Amino acid sequence: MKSFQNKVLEITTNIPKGSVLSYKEVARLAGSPKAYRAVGNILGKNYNPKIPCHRVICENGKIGGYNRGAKEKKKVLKEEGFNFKS
DNA sequence: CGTATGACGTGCA
DNA sequence: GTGCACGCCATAC
Repeated sequence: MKSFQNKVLEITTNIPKGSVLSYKEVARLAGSPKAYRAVGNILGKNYNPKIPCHRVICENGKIGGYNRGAKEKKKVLKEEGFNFKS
């Protein structure tokens, strides 16, 4: 089962600590630069705690959202040393 | 197969 | 700078 979803999740899982990728970047790495929509859709519906989805942010530097609350996402990113826009 | 949804992105007024 | 509309792709029903 190597679907686009699996790629996105795998890529997200491989994001090193302190680094963040935009939805568009993840989509590009997954093989479809224009599938950033699908990336958001997948991560949004994905509740797997093993996936550091908080390291995937908007292209404009915004958080966008988080399955556990954008607040947590901001907190985690800040803890990892990545300061983003409020 | 067609429609609806979503944590987006870009363009234009 | 802000707000609205459209487009794009994958998944669910």
